[in-house]
Amino acid sequence: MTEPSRYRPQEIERHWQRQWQDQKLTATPEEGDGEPFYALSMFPYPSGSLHMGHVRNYVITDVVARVQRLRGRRVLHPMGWDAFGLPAENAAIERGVDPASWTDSNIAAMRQQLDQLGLSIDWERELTTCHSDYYRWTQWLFLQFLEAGLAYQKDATVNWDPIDQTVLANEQVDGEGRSWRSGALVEKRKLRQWFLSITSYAQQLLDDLRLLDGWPERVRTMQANWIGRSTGAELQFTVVDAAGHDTAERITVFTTRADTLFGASYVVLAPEHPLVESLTSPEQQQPVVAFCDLVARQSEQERTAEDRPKRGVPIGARVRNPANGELIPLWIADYVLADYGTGAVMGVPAHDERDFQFARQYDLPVRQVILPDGVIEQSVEAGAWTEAGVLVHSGPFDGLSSVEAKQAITAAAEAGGWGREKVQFRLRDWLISRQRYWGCPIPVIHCDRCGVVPVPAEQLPVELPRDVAFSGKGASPLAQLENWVNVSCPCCGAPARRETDTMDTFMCSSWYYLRYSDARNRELPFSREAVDHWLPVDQYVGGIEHAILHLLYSRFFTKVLRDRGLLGFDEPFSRLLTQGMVQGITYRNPETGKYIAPADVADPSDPRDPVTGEPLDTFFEKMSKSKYNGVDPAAVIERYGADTARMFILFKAPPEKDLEWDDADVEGQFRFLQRLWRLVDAAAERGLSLSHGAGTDPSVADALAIAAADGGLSTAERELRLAVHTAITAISEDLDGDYQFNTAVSELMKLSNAMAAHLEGSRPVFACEALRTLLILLAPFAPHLAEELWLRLEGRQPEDPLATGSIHVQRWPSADPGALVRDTVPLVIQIKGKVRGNLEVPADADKATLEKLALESEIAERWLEGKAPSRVIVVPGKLVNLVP
RNA sequence: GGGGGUAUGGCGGAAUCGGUAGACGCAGCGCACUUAAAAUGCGCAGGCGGCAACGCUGUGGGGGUUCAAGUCCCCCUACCCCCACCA
Repeated sequence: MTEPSRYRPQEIERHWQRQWQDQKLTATPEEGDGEPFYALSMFPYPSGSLHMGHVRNYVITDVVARVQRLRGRRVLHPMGWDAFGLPAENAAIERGVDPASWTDSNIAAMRQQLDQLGLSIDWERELTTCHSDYYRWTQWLFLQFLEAGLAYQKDATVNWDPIDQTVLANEQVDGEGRSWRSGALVEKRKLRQWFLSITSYAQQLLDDLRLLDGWPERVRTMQANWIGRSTGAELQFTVVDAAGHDTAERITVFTTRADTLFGASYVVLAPEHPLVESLTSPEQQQPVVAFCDLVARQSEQERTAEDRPKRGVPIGARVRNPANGELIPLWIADYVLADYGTGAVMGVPAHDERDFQFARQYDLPVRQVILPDGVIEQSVEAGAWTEAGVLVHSGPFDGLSSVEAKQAITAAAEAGGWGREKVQFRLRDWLISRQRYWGCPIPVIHCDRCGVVPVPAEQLPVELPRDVAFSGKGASPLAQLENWVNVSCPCCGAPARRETDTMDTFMCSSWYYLRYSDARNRELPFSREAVDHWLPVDQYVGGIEHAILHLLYSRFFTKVLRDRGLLGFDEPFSRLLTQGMVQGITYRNPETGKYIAPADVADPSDPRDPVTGEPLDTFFEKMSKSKYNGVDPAAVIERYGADTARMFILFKAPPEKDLEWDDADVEGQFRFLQRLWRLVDAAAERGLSLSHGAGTDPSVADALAIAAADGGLSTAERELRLAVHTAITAISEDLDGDYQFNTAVSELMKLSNAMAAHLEGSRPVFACEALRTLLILLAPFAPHLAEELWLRLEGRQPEDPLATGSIHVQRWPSADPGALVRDTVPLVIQIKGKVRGNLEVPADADKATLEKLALESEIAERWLEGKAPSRVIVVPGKLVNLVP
């Protein structure tokens, strides 16, 4: 008897990873049978080290890719690097390293860690956004936007990050007014900036959310809210002079409550409104200027405070209410946003909370024009009535409902030339300018004579200059490179200046999924043929943090490129899976607030501060360095192997939920893989091999026929086949679109448990069917172990011509309905809806038989006490409910 | 303030169209193996009562529909996420 072998993942994983690469098992089949399938993970920023969030993301996508391969699809499963961005530049500033080399060495380090996970990635299509063979096409695409009139420059009040010395998009500023990267309090500045006109596509981006039924509802709702469509009216208030005579100037306000127009007691502009300066009266000059300064200096924190007061000043002008001719004052206030609607609103204190507060503050009149339906009188002392109702004090519109009045007043405005219906979006145009070095240069040249001139396509890429000095202060390093900045105009040849802004890195990531379809194309970013062949992405996997920005921008790109004829589909990602985050066990001293590393906690069942001995709070939280709760993937792989890490991550929680990393559970997962190893090893020892049921051996079908003629299957065989084919059915369902990897893994465990019980009592052909099936079902989850056991079970030398080859080129099994059929099934007996027992009944019994069996059962006798039930419900295959 | 989501044993989580709640695993307990421990194997396990058969109870709380509710409807509570002075 030979010594049983032991499962040593470290010995087999590296071996198979090399084999798969050498045999090009993960190469993308451009041609051949099978429909294309595109599995994509959100590509990482090359920070230099892989964290558990990455691991979870890529393992999920890898399982999807591997399952689809086994099902005969031609799979594209690529990977790349979102490689522009601030950390590289910060490293340059702090340590004087070259951002390009820093990034490349990080990529090399992460690539090595990725390889240890056994991911079936086609590295032939790897792309790196900071390499010029990629970003030349980012520039090329920018020029497409420019040509389409969708890229433009304008002066804008921008978010200025005083630490990173750069402009941030609204989306990169958090709720407290801090930079998403540096954490600095953001200030305001006015600069000439490049924008992409995403608002031109607002309606389409909203409408087409309906097409995305493979996306989580949550993400679709978030995008819809972000786009924020609202229907209302633009109404014009005529500015009057000191004597009350109309001037030519008009103030246009946007409102969703045209029905409240007669209740307007003032009109208020954003402090940044362009007409503020010209309309301010001489007397009000000083307070208005002072107020605008105050607002400009106001920190984001002050402006977003919970109970922020509304402040404003009158500018000394009046406007005429177009509905009733009344003259009302013009104010400016900090609660009016300059970049939404028209930057001006009518103040209706009786029917808007904010206006009400403002009116209270400055003693402005509160005029009630809407009463709740059926109410004759209502006090306006307590607050604004903001619901719909019936109009009063509104001249000809009295008695109309809010809904009717909105239409009627808007129609009157249109007829009278003082307003119109208006659809307003919350979505703002996308500010893409960054005053940074480490980004994709915007390929335009500024010429005094010709204006903005695009760099001719044949001159792309505009390469980022190397050997740049980084001071970390002031303007972008690019602006200081005279040789680079000064060029001649491509149009007229006169001296001109390069644009020194680079693009928001979201530009680079808005089209990378297209490039993978044709990653080595030197003529175009991608050919129409390749992109239409592989896209849309069948399954996209990534973090929920990209629910709005990256996914919205990518959808926008796709629609613009479709309209330019570069591709032939409407949406880039058919299905989206947003995986939950990975949390680590976290200890905190509730007295001091200090976080304690798990390694310093002596007894996890009674965690105490290693210094003070105080008891600690224990909880799970997103892994982060500052909380010492991170788990290093490399350490886990070294100890347990990639297969255990993969299985654990998939089993521990459903993919979209947060996952609590627990060492004890990892240990348990490792034990399961060891059990599988022993199970197959013992089978091989007994002489079982994949040759049973294959080649000249009778097939499973033959064996079933032989057995049928010879007294049928043994109990063990029936149980075994039932378990095998139940597992096939269940796991196939779990992996069919709505991914439930956790239950799929548990089905593998059930199958393995059943095999441990029934393998020995079964004939080799059936035992072998079970082993073969188990390994193929396991292969997407634990690819190395499955491959190794597959080889051992072949019972042949690898060079033998009959060898069946890699497990990863096998076909996914299909369930044999015959194996799922049972002679008898348990029937639940309920009395008045309560379960009172079980009855083993023939599986094919009809309703009448089931009723008869139930009524004759001991259970019925005992609970009905001889009385006939008043009602009997029979659910074949499930239960009989007897109601006395 | 608006929108979305979640709530099931000690823990992570299962449960198709309303049909045996707690699959699978972790932790725990018992037994076997061992000089012992580890490892491994077998078994127990929602709660309460009972020696047991068994009974009662049980999916955040309250009501409802139904022969039957974790699942459907109404109300409430707690927590999480996104947006937020968007007129």
